[in-house]
Amino acid sequence: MPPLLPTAPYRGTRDFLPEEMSVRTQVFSRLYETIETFGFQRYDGPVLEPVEIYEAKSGQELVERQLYVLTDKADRRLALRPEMTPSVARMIAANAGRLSFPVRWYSHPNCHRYEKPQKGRVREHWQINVDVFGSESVEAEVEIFELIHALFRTLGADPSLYEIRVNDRGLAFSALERFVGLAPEQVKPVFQVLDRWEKLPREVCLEQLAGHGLDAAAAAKVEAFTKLDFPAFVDAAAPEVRGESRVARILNEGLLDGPLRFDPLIVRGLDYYTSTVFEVFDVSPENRRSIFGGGRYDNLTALFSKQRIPGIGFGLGDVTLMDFLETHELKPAPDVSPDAVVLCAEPSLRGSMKEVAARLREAGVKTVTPLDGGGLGKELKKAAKLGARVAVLVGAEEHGRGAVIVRDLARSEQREVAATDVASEVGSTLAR
RNA sequence: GUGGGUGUAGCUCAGUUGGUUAGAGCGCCAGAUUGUGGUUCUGGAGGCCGCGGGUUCGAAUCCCGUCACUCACCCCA
Repeated sequence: MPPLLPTAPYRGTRDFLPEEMSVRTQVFSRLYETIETFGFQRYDGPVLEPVEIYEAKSGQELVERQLYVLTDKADRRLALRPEMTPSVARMIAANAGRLSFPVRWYSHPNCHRYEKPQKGRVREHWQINVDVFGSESVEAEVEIFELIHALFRTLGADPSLYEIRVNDRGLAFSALERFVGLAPEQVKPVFQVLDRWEKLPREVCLEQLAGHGLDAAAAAKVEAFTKLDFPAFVDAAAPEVRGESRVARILNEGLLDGPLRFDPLIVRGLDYYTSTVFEVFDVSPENRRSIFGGGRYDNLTALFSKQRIPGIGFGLGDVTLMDFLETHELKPAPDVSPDAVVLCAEPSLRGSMKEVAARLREAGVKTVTPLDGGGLGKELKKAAKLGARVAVLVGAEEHGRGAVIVRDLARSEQREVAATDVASEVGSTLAR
């Protein structure tokens, strides 16, 4: 006998048993519906992509340490997609000729990263991706933020539970350069320090700044920079950059009907974001973390096409979303029970039993019939365990007069009705 | 890549300064109940005490190693 294989799923991946799957399905269906009410269209693509599409723009850490890479039989280098944005940029570029912009697309792919699993972090997750391609208008930003608010609303979360924090990388770049007096090549490492500003102790941040060649005066200015309010932040940037900032327009002109908070510490790790960046945070003390984020990438399709197609979007992962819903007790209850079971008292009545079941299914009732013969008592026990609310009993005596028994399992009441009326009787029992 | 915590029944967990046959609750199966379930009662199945080594008359218990899970760091969707 060879040793038995482990039943646990591969590290960092998850099995979804029916109860949990039911919760997920309910949550995601609501999200799909809401996204579609904004006119977004769903697409999908391959799990495997050429490694090159991530190498250019996604960031070093991701490609070097987190990418699942494999070689096919013809020596092509492929990766399990770690995110969807490069794939969708590829698809948009390939089909740009016959698309009418702006294009509103969404998808729900599984994405893989070689991570060390921990809370909120796994190796395979499902990420809802929402993108608008082909518009440089500030209205694209506004629409994305409105959609985010709508998504939380459909899940039962009001704006007091979360916070959209927004920044503009172009603005931040210029402001940092001018306010602190940084050379352009110093800005990116300083961004990375800013990204961790709230998580690390002050001394550590200052040390890291020194490590990037900033003297004490410059480090002090960076610290002051983190505390700038929005008007001062905008003033610090070069005038020509100020005028381009969509984030500045939204905040200054009040274009968004819903909360949005400026935060100079939001910079995000992906290299392809060019201007608007945002992250959505859970404000609960127990789960104070980034739930998801996104931003504007004005030249990502440049990898695939000479045509310039700007885009903006976000990726919402299932793990952090479920943690958020869990924290706020917003997870829907699992719904895995059939509505009805149909049973017969003796094997000769199986045919009639199946006719009754067919009639119920025709009416849209989730109906189960026994596969293995057991007594009525046993089958009713199984029905209760399954959570069925109604049992239809086909007995010899009733069958003789064209009738069946419809039993309300919750109330322990039953009625004899004509077999032809079974669907309406079951329907009204379920409606009680 | 670095550090902490935890590994005992399907699940949640007890298990005394090391002591003989390793327990409970829940779940599962069967019976009480061959035309009526959930409750109740009775019975039953189910354990390489993560794995390997060591100490000891004796190890679930102590020591070393290893693997797995988990949390955090790093980094980040």
